[in-house]
This record gives sequence, structure tokens and C-alpha cells, in this order.
Amino acid sequence: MSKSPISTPTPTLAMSARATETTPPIGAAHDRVYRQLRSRIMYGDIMPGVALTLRGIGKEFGVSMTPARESVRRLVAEGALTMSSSGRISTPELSNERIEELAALRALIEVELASRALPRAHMALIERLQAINGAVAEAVAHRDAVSYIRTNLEFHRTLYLRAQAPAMLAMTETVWLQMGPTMRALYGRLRRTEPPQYHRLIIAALRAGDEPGLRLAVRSDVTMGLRMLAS
Amino acid sequence: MSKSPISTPTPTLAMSARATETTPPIGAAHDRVYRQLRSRIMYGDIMPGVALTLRGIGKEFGVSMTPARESVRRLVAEGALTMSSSGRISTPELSNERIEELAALRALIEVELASRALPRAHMALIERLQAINGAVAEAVAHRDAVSYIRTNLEFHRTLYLRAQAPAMLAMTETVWLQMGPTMRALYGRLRRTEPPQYHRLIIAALRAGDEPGLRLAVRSDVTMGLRMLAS
DNA sequence: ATCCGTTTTTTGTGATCACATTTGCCGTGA
DNA sequence: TCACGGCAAATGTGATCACAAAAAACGGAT
Repeated sequence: MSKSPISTPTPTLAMSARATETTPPIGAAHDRVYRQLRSRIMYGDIMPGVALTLRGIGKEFGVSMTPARESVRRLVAEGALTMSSSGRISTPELSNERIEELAALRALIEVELASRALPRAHMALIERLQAINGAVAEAVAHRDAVSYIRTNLEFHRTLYLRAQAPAMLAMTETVWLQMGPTMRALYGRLRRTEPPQYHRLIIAALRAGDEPGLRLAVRSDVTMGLRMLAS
Repeated sequence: MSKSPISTPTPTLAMSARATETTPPIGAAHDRVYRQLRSRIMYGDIMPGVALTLRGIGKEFGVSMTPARESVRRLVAEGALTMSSSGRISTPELSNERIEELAALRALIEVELASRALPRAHMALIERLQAINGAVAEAVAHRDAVSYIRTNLEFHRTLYLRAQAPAMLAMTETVWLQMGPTMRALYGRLRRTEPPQYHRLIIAALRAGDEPGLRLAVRSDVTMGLRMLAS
């Protein structure tokens, strides 16, 4: 088969070999790359302004440029990455105005999500929130910025999942994604050991079925992160 | 071109020929395709559930599958298109629950945008809004669904641009994009000749500097479209 | 006429290549 | 020491191809 003297480039076996080699679980390659990059960005593994390249991404995940390009295109569409006019890729460096906007969006949407989740909140949910909140406190005690971001977002996501509002949740997660690298940069130089006080207010309001209190607690928790922005 | 008897793929001249042929203005091919498809979807040129193919898009815009794929990937990320599990592409068919969610998001964000635009609203802006509103009335008189959607969104966008909040505006436009085909389907079977009454309330509130009135008017205008959803 | 199996066509995915442009680097000169 | 110019490396873009899976078209048997 090596002959085939004419025409066809025959890049055949490369793919089939790879197919049996790197896809034991399931899933399209571009989607796998997308999800991993998204996780890294949302949870603050990458600092703002860091440059990425398609060939670098492809090499790291063992794929060609094509799936790397598609995942990057998707992340750019969601605001998780920015592209310069010449197409260079990097994590976004947000201006103070944009941070304020994103915080306002978080306040708007997350208050609504919490409000919708309130009538559906059972005891099991509240206990799960308390467990997650323990992990948050531990992360802040260890001054682990990445763990703090991850557990904090898990706390909010667990609550909002009860709202049964997937479009709103997706929009909120997009905001989180855009703030990921910036939050890492901010929390990275943070020197506080306080446990998350507003999270306890949220849990208390959930217990009491107090909707105005819940709205206020969520809004406070979201905008508190904005407070430490003295740059 | 079918000949090329030997080896090298040599797809050389195709690109340079195309470069001098279809790019008189400027811009990357995938971005051009993206913008045109986005316009069609947002303004209701395409009905819900319509299937698209990468090869078809490529042929229509005179490009290969690669830019078509990237533009589609971006639109899928924004919720303007949906992909089945096997990768087939179509415009979304929204459930009633999702329509309600998107309308609630519009209400939340657009009220905030209008509120932020209010202190910046000058006389020139109000006059421009009135002019656009005339076009809206004309479109609804002619029962032209596409023109109605386009001018109506232009009315809102013109107001919100004054808010100086690009992230919020982008998020709102994403919601519009997701509702585009569905709005077309709804307004298409609409038989009303009423001019847009809530738009006049918005303009009046802007004139009076009445923020609560403006918030109420915008919320009413946005959620009114939801009212005619008897399906 | 209808249903089921097979075959053909369609369609998305991923890899590879050529190319243009931009970025970075290094040396030369003032 | 710094600036400028030119060369080399790196990078995104788009086209093309092979392939697998899914959809569609087809045909025969009941």
C-alpha cells in the first residue's frame, strides 16, 4: 500500500491510529479541548494577559490545529479569551469599567436565580451548601486562590441549579468565565483569612424562606468581590 | 483542474485568486460569514428548526468549509444555532420555558441599561428614537415581520448604546439572537396593526427624566412580546 | 401498500499543507 | 547606548482531502 504512485496524499493511518489511541472514553476532540481550557480559565489557572497559540494548544492536547482553533473560537465568542486585531490569542485583561459591569450583571442575574431557587430549596440542598461552604473556608484558610474560586463558584452553582433556569445559569457562567483570570489576579494578592460571611447569610435566608434577605445576601456576596479593587 | 497528474496538492492559486476577487473591502472570511449569518438569524430571516450545512454555507459565501465551520461554531456558542448530538446544525426551536427565561433576562438587563442611559439621554437621542419609532410603526402597518424586528431592535439598541455598558449590551444582543427565529415565527402569524405604544411611554419617560416610569415602560415593552405566546 | 434490510449519499470531523503577516531577534551604524 | 533595518521564526488563516457516522434513498419480501 506504500506504492500508490500517483495523486492521493494518503494521510490515512495517522487518524485511525490516533482514534484507537486517544479516545478510550468518548467525545469529540474539539469539545474535550474546549472544556479543559474553559475550566482552566474559569477557575483561575491562567493569569490575565497570558498568550496562547493554536499550535501550542494542539501539541499540549495531542491534536492538530483544527480542534484547537474551534475550541479557541468558541472561548473567544464567550469572552473567555480575546483576540488581537492580528488574531493573537490571550486571556483578557479587564478594565475597571468592565469589571464593574460584569459585577452588576452578576448581581442582576444571580439575585434572580437565587430568588427562583428559594421555593425549591429543600433541606438536602441547604446541607450540601453548608458542606461546600466548609471547603470554601478551608481554601481561604490555606490562601489557595484557585481552590477558593472553584469552591465559591460551586457554592453558587449548586444553589442556582435549583432555579431550573438553564439559560440564566449559562449566562451567569459566561460572566464567571470572563472574570476568571482577573479574579485569580485579585485573590492572588489577597491576605485575608475571613471565612465567607455572606454565604452564611445566604444559607440563613434560605432556611427562613426570607426572599428579601436572600436577595440582599446574594447581592452583597457578589458585589463584595468588587470592593477589593483598589487598583 | 481535475488533472494535476502528480503528487503535490498545489492548491496555490485558488487562494490568491480569491483574495483579489472577493475581498475588496476588508476582513477575514470567517468573520464576514459570521456577521451575515448572525444578521439573518437575529432579524428573523430564518425560521426555527431550519437545517444548515457547512458545505452549503461555504458554497453560498464562496468559501471553503473551514470558515463556515468557524462561524457556525461561534454562533452555536452564542445560542444562535443548535447542534444535534451528531453535529447537525439548525436554528433553535425554543420551548415555552426557555422563551420565558429569555424574556426575563431581557427584562432584567434592558431595564438596567435603560436606567443607565437615562442621565445621558440628550434631545438628539430622543428625536432619533422617535424617527426609528416611525419606522417601527410603518413596518407593523405593512405587516412586515422582518422589518418590524429589525427596527424594533434598532430602537432598543440606540437607547442602550447611551448606557456606555458594552458587556451588558453584548449580553442583551445575545438574547435577541437566540430569540430571532422564534420571534419571526411569532410575529409572522400576528395580525395586529397597533403602533408600538410602549415605545411612546419610553420616550415620554426619557423626556421627563422619570426613572421609575422608564423602568416600568421598558419592562412592559419587553414582556409584552411574551404575552402573545398562546401556543 | 408497508415494513425492513441494504446501499448510496450527505455531513461533520480532523489532519495537513501553503501562504501572508506579524512578531521577535540580531547585528550594524551613529 | 540606543535606534534602525533586515532577516528568521512563529502564528493565524484558508483550502483540501480522507474518513466515519448518520441520514436518506432504494428495493424486495410479505
